[in-house]
Amino acid sequence: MSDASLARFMGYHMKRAQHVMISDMNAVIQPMGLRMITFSVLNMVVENPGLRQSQLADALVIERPNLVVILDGLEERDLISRDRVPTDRRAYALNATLAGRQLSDAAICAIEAHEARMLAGVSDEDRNTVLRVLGQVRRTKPGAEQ
Amino acid sequence: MSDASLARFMGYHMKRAQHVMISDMNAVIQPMGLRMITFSVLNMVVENPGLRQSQLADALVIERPNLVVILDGLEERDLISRDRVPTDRRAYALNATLAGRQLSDAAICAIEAHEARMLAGVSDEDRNTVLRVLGQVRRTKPGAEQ
DNA sequence: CATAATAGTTATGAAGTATAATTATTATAC
DNA sequence: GTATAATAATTATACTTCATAACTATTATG
Repeated sequence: MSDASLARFMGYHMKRAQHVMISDMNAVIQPMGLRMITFSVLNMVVENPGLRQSQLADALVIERPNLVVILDGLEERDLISRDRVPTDRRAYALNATLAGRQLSDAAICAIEAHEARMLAGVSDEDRNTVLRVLGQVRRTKPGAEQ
Repeated sequence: MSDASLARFMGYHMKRAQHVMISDMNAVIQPMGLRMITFSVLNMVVENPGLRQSQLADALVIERPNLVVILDGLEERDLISRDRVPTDRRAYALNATLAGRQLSDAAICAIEAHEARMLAGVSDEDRNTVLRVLGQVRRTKPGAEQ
């Protein structure tokens, strides 16, 4: 049995590599109570204090309603807070707590180890090539950001 | 606002590129009544006549129960047939019909155009580098095939 | 022959993703 | 300056994708 025909397509290889990547990644941060998406949200809040929910949803390309429940979970665990914005009382400014920053740092550390495992032996040059090509694919999207 | 911290991770770029790739791909084959997964299944049956369902599920890393409904759809449209195996009456040999082979060929053609658009200007060398790295990631999985 | 294993199926549930509608607030148009 | 439209967040909901357990029929093993 052969998948030679499918294997001609980059999309096939991306899908399969992605599956391995994401399940290993999730296994790595699951002990911290995080998933890929919740880590991404937490990390963005840590790195961008005062961010609005709609900005964050746009940046990570997730639907606002779905972000709400993710933030609910993070707020419930006191990893972030939703602070009223004086100048616009419709919006919330998102900020990470100390625990949130610490958990984000711990997760980053674990994810770095996970990536090192996935990409062991890949030269910096090859890594950059992959990043460049992935970036190009991403920018192919008509209404894509940046 | 910055995603610089997330952007250090290959997994982040893979996820985002994959999202663009798969939605464009699905848009391209949707007029033929196919999705990424149904195309993959159809193409594997075309390329590997007589394949068993469990072999196919293993090859594409999809759960057998999920494959059943995909095959139901393809069989309903007379793109494939499930033929009894004389030597093992539990199993079915999967075979593509003429219509199935034709649709698979048409889809391949459309997907080639889609990939050319996604990867326009990427050199063969860079393309091979990406394939090699993705392949390595895939083989990282403990119980991974080949 | 009894038991275990396998192929396929059914039913079901969890996770991820998308849409419509609602409330509260702010911006715009007449 | 009030009516209308737009925006931020939320709620409810549904659809797709993906995973697990249990069942039937058949074959292999002890």
